[in-house]
Amino acid sequence: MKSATLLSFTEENYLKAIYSLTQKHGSPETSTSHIAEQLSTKPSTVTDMLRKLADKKLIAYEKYRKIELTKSGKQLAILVIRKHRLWEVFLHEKLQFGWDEVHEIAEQLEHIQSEELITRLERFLGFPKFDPHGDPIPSATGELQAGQRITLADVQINKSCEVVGVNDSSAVFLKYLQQVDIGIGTKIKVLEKISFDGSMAISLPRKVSISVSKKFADNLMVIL
Amino acid sequence: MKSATLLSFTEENYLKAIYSLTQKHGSPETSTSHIAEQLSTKPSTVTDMLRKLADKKLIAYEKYRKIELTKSGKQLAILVIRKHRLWEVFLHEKLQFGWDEVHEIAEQLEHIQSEELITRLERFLGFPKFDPHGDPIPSATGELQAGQRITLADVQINKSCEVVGVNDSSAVFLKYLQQVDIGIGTKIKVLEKISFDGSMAISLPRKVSISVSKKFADNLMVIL
DNA sequence: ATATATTTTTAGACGAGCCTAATAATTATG
DNA sequence: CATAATTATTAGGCTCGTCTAAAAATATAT
Repeated sequence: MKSATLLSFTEENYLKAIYSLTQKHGSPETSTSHIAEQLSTKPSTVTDMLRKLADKKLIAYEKYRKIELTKSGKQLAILVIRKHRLWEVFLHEKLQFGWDEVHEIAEQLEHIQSEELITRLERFLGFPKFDPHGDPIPSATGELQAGQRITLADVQINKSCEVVGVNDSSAVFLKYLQQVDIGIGTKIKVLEKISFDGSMAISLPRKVSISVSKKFADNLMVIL
Repeated sequence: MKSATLLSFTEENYLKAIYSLTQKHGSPETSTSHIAEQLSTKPSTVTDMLRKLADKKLIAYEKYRKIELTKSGKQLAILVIRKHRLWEVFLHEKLQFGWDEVHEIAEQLEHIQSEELITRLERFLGFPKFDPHGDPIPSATGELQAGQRITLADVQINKSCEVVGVNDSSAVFLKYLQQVDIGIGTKIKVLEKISFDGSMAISLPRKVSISVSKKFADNLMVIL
């Protein structure tokens, strides 16, 4: 079943905003004022739209309660993000835009309506898995390849990731992890990469940044 | 000077519609009802917009009078057409859409705002001169390469063109032209091209179609 | 646990684009 | 040239997405 009702530009942006907020803050729920801030609009405006999105069964919402995307709302949000990221790849790889210039234009391109267009664009680009900022590109079925396990060494500068496992389960490595307070679920942000030896500077929650070796980074599995 | 005031999606469509109508009907002027028909909207709606476009000095208009694009209005209309046609080339050449499928998607893409995007897209496509339907692509300065003289042999099937001159001015050729009633300004439509010998079937105004040789087609200069 | 602060919703208004129905201007015709 | 037919404009209303200001609900803090 294709999405029967086409969404407006604005509705798509609300779904995307809600999705981003739930991702950013961990919780699947978010609030009126956060959405307003995200979209540079006013809370009263958001309330109006929330009612509309709830009518269309894209969010679960009752007044004064928290906001959560429904299955179909989440699906649609992810498809918009998929389009956004594929266009970013196009702009960067094919038109040589800097990675910092692509976002603004992709904000417009993401709303072009045509399934076929995105299917063909994806093929044209060689089925990229990440956009120029290192964010993963969801599949056509709207699934974020959740199992995209990569090593810490593969995380781009300035990107955050979450620890999901190790490659090397030797006692020394695990002990070292414990010592620096890294475990499953720990959020890590990559601050710097030294190309000389592959070592990197990373920051941990409520810790000052630390430096880790290439060997360390190669053995820590993370998701973005 | 860049166009200070950005136009809305809708305003751009009105300019484009007015421009197309003036092209189609020869005259630089058009009417409320023609615009309404072109845009599948109602005359009263058009009147509202005409006032707005006149305020912005994009059209010359006084109520109950004919409508004409100003210099800047025409410029903007041509730039929208430029974007439309470049996107059509992209869709056809790079994404392998059929020439009949590209229009609808290009209708959306033509409104993406970014000078730089179009500059780079044009370069990426190798500075094409015609879109997949054979319509010419205006330059970045908004000039329709009016002097795009090509030979009849280069006209695509189903496209119409206008005779502007000859390559071979021998008496025999000119006499032959006179005989089939082709002169400067004659409108010709290409019906068929025989790849075997390069001959083509063409139709002339109020005449049945005739067949002409490759040599003939190579020596007749036309514009699209 | 009650008063205060914060967040959210309602009420009312506005511009952009669109509509229908009624009116006015222009053009065509007898 | 006066009247009929056509075309264009006004008047008033609708939806969408936005706003401000005021009221209501929830959350916080003493």
